[in-house]
Amino acid sequence: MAKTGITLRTKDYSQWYLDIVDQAGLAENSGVRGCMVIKPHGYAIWELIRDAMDARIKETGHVNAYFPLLIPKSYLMKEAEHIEGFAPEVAEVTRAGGEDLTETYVIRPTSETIIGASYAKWIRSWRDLPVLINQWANVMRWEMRTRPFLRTSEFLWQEGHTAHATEEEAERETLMILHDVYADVVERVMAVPVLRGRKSEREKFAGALRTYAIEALMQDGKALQAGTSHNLGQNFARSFEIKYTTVDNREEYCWTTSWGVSTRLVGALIMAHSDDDGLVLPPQVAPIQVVVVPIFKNDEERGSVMEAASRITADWKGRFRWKLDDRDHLSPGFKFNEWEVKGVPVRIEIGPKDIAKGTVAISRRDRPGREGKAFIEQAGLTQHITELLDEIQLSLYERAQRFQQEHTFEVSTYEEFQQRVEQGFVRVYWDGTSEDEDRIKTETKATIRVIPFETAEREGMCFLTGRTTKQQAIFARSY
RNA sequence: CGGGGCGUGGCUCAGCCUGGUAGAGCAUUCGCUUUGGGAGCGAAGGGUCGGAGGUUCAAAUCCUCUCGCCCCGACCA
Repeated sequence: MAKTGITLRTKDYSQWYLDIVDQAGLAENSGVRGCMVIKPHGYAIWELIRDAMDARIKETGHVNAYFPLLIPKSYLMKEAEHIEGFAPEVAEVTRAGGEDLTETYVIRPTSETIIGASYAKWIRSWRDLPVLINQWANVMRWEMRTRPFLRTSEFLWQEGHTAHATEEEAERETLMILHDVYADVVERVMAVPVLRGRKSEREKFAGALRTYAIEALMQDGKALQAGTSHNLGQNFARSFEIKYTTVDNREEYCWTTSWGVSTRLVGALIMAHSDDDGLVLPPQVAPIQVVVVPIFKNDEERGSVMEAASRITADWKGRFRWKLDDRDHLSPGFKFNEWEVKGVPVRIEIGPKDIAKGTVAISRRDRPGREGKAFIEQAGLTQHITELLDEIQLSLYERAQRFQQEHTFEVSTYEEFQQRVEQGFVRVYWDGTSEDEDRIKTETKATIRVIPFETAEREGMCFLTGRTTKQQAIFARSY
């Protein structure tokens, strides 16, 4: 039945992903190594995710601004751990205007340093705090191996950068972003369930005090870091002299945070919901939510079908993102397949038989084939679609959540661990060191994805060291 | 940076081993017939075979060098 050129997930998951990106028209490789062209359909999805994030970021009190693409290399050098973490992957600009530059610039891999330099100028008093700024930007990290959306040398993202008077306030900000912005948008808008927690020392951001993350589980059992939020402590404040005067006239360093989500979210979306027939999109991030395919044999039928189509869609404007596919050189069957590959949640077919009966055929993308197809009355169609879109959104989330639950395992021995970690998240009691974590990575390719916020109610034995602890960790192989 | 593979119309590839006038399918354009799950027939346009050098009467094909891309391993949102 599926005559697509899409590789089956069971055969080669990685190739399946590339096929979806290609055939759904999301992105393609460019003339620059590791950099993709995001095509209109892929970009439209990103815009919906971006707009949802942007709205939430603003609702939580932040404002947008913009800082330069180029950063003086000397800025990057100021924070020791930071430069150590990023040095291998920065691209440098050494020549411009036909001459060698006196100061080398780097293309931003992230903007803590140049934003820190501004904050040092802007902040004087406790009255200036907090500073709550976000920017939407492109960044570049020279990656060795890239995959569309999941890891590209240049990617689009937002990076929030805030400065606070106290550690508690910075910590509250860091966690608020993780829960109320990132987890909330990813789960409710993208219908992708996530785990939340803290990163291990080994996995935290270069220069941060603590890093928190949301992690999603893909259909192949590998985890994907979907967003990170860092409490930077006073590290960057010390490096960039971001200081303020307290109420009682003391000079103090600020506490700063940074947090980001990127076009990688599009990759998460693809891998969380799609199937062997193509992309599957939750309605809230579907550029086209409803497509209408008219069916007719001759000009006479064409006239009445198109008239009926415009009648049933008359009150759709402002309610759905929809399209009438009136291309007349393509067969209905071709159109069905095309819109399925592109992930459109709901398809309406309307033809002579429907006009005679006052019905339309309606199909839902999340339930392929006959199961998801029904014939319903034209009367009340708009209301029906509105409800169906909500139902699809919820159903996709629940399906992904069920998958995550069924692929999360609690184990107590290293032997069980090695077997289960190939299938999904593995929750263990954990009292190991960074060296232990390295060893596990070497032996199993798995790393700590998050250390959950909630500790276990009772003590348990670390699956590796045998020591007693209340701390748990979630391991998985990851993208 | 190691290991493997590939460069031939827009796309996917055959042809290369064994040198002799560049091919197919898809796509495109036009015409007619079609349209409820990827339509059919007919016609047309389109390639200095990644690049450079060499061998030869003759190179997509053999030799040397070079460039680029993809895939697999060590870094990462």
